[in-house]
Amino acid sequence: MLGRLGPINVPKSCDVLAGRLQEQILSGVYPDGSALPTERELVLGTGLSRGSVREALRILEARGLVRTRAGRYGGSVVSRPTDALLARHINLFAKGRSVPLDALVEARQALEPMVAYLAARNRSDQDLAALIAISARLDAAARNDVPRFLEENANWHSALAVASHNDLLRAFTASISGLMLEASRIENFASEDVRTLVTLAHHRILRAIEARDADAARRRAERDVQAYAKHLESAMKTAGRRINAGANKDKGNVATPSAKAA
Amino acid sequence: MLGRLGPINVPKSCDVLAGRLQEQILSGVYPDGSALPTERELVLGTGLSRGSVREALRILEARGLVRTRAGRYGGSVVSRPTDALLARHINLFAKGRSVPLDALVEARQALEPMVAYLAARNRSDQDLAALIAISARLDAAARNDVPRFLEENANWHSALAVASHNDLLRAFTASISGLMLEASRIENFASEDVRTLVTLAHHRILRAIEARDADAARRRAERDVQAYAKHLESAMKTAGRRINAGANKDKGNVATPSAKAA
DNA sequence: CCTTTTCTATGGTCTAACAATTGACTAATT
DNA sequence: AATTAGTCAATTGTTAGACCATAGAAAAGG
Repeated sequence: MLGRLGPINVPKSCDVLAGRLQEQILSGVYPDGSALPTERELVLGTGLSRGSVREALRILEARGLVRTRAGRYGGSVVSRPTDALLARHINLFAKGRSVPLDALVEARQALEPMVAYLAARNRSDQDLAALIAISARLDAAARNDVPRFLEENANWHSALAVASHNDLLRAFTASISGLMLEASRIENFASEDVRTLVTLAHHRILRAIEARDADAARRRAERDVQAYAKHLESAMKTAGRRINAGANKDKGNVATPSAKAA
Repeated sequence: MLGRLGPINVPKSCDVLAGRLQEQILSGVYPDGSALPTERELVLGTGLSRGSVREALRILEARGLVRTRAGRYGGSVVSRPTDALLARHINLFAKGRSVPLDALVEARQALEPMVAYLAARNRSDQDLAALIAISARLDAAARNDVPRFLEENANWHSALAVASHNDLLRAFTASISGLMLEASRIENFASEDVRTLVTLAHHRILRAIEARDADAARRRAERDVQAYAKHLESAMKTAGRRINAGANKDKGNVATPSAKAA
């Protein structure tokens, strides 16, 4: 009698090693900043070849868990994943999946009020100064420098998330701001109406944050983001087409894009 | 005279190759499901060694952009990053940075109302059925099976996010639910009071989703999540210590399963 | 004391080979 | 004819060994 056997997945040696090292890193065997064994020590310790060891290290590097430096006294050092790395992974997800712009806007709608609330509650004076500086540049660009306006707008949202002092929301927001910046560069939503609307909304939120009035900041952010969503909705209706994250310019399905080019 | 020169960062060959391939994948040169050149073709095409080529492929694999299979007619196939992969990266970020439980709760507070709103608006009948089934299991476990209750609670939140039909919010929510599940397994917050509170709140939200009343779903989710946050706050105050996302063991092992062979 | 040189352990890269895997094809068997 | 078993070939998986490039320490020199 044969029992039910699922498909057996034989892992690669580099994946096994990466998994074990990750486990040890997360469990504190190798704290942040400490050095992993050298490649050649890992070879001796594991019985694997140096190539497999190196592949494992590339995996950990891609996960943001180690940084590797060459030279004497170099090696792989444990590091904590950065905001930027997580934001890149979120971007890859969104682009790879062609997440529609609607979904980005919805995510922003979800995040922004809480971010504004926390920013008002937790901001430092430095955070506030940064927001004020960006706000000034945003005002300056609003009239005639649209690309600059869009970029500073993304900066504004990111700075707001920084002020919230919540690592997760910060990374989420940074990623979404970047994606929306890319999308708006291509699609040219920002009519003058929208730009003045955004500018005013940011000023309102900024005042609440300055006053540390968290509830007001949240309410204003809610209004802001909902108004923006409506504007975008109508703009997309007139444009009449679906907008995705990640520019798949040519949808032409080429028949088996021959990887076998000789 | 010598001008100011910043530190020059010499990239590794495998990083360069990974970047170029990623660019081509995202720009549609290699669409989803298509085969990348074989390792030896890449060796010929790039002039790099096979080891460097393989390291580049491991990087892309860690980013979720390709899946590699051995054997004849095997090779690296372009794939889209999965929810599970993004969730793992978010988990790594949270654990690696020791994101405090507060921050997770705040993120959930931000996401849940919008997720409930979208779920009510976008749910399919199948989504609803899944939610009802989970809700039933949740009720059954609420009285005396706390571990089961916690797990089904995480499932409930994930299923809600599935019903929202927003890929980003789904991945965010899945990750946060998993992290909070781990935290609550360790910390044992779920007093009987909290369990009945949660059960009732879920029922209220579920009814709104069933009726496709998006605004009601949002309002109820807001109330729910805020009440939960308050309960947690007081629980943590009595516990008197700071709780982080996983400084403990990590089971979630590495990808590479080719279970989806079709 | 400061600068320069040398030393050397480390990662970065390449070559070459063999093992393991896997799907298609073929032949044998029922 | 249908099923089974065997063979083949292309591809990834893995190993071994060598050499280069880098970077910090230590020694040498001024």
